[in-house]
Amino acid sequence: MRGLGLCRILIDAGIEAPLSNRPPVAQFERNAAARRRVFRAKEQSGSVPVICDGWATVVEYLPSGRRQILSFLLPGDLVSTNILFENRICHDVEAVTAVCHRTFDRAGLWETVVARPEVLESFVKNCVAEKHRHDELILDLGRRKAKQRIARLILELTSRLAVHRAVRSQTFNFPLRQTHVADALGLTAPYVNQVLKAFRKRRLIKLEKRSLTILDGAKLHRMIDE
Amino acid sequence: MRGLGLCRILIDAGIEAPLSNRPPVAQFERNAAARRRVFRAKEQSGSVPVICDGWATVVEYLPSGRRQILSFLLPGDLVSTNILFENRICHDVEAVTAVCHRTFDRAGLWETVVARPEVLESFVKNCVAEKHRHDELILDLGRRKAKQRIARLILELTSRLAVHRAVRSQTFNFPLRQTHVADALGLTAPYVNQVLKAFRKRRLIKLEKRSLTILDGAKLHRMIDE
DNA sequence: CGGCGGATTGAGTGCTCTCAACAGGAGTGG
DNA sequence: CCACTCCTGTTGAGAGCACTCAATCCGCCG
Repeated sequence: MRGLGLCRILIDAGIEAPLSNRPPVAQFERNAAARRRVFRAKEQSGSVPVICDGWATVVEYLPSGRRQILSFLLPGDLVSTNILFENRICHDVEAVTAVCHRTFDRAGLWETVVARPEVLESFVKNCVAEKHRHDELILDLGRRKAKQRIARLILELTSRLAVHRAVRSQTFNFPLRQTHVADALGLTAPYVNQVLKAFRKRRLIKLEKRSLTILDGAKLHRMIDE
Repeated sequence: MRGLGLCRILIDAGIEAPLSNRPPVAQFERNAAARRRVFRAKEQSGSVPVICDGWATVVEYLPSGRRQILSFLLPGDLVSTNILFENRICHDVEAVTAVCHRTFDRAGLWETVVARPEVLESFVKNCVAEKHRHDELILDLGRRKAKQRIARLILELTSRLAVHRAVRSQTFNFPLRQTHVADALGLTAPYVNQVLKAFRKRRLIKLEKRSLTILDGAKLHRMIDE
């Protein structure tokens, strides 16, 4: 599935300044294999990366080696909304599946955002949505139980994918490993496994061969606020 | 202590459009008593609130009644950086101490931010800092132990207050109750108490009569990455 | 077939919570 | 000025959610 949303808009706006003197558009895209690091956190970078295809994570490692996933990046997502304001990438980005991405020039992007109302609106929506997701994540980590966090993650991903028409009859491609879920929700893989097992037994979801089906979305929803 | 930073800049910029036809500047400020709700999350609001004096929290309640503090607001802080993009307040704001605040008109604020480079820079810095704090909070909640979270909170507040010259020889006014600390860090008040007791016994901090002194900042720092 | 990444499972542990009860201080009304 | 109440801090016993640390298994791929 190709990325829609902001990515499409930006590409349509044709703002790839730093690379635009090179010939074919296709070359602007880069690929990263599954499980590889796509970007390394670094100082100074004039580029704004966008995921065109595949799933990725924004991650941070503690000195102890523990990993926390700050957010999942789906096709069309800006790596970080803040990147428009900062001239550096703050966190590593790791591919979940094979990932296709491209980078935009920040200065050019900023001009476009300010100049074109439809791009600005799209960008602002993006900002707000990302902030909202982070707030909910804080609620999850701070005050919700493991099964509530997992239920919410599933529903959140569903609704994000639905925007991209990637959900058919409550079923969608689910490339996350249990370690991804664990590291995103402040849990451990074995415990995630246990909860997912319970979800399956209670016929809330079906999850096999990287395909997730929501069998009882209503019950999942109710579960969040128990 | 009066608020500096963004608040000062905004006031100096004189952008209080919706109220500017009323006579004395002092009237633009509102007060809220300690422990009271300052703002309620609501749809549609053209105003951008700023804390001029006192401490407040941005909070969210779960249906179960559990509370999560999303951030602490110190003098000079915008209630939410996102508020410039959204036309509503997303979360309740509760006063910790008595709070003095004022509201700016979003449209006017936006114009000023775009028009004045120094205001834009200040705003961008604010955005980035807030994002960074939220990322760290997610790391805390997801992957750090209670004592590490508390150590980090103390150090973070210290450095934020230091900007306002509110720290004298490692000592500053600390109005937070243990329930605030607990609800901010995903813990419970009795457990926070236990950890603070340990901190005191190990001579890391001194905390009495709403006054906090950092006795061994180096050790607190080291503790975070254990 | 061997090896790797990942899923599953289990036993044992511990960090943190829940639920109390109680104490002290600060304000408040009588 | 005292009784009273509301907060807040403190402390303890007991419980449980989730972790740690394995071991094992499975599917896939070279």
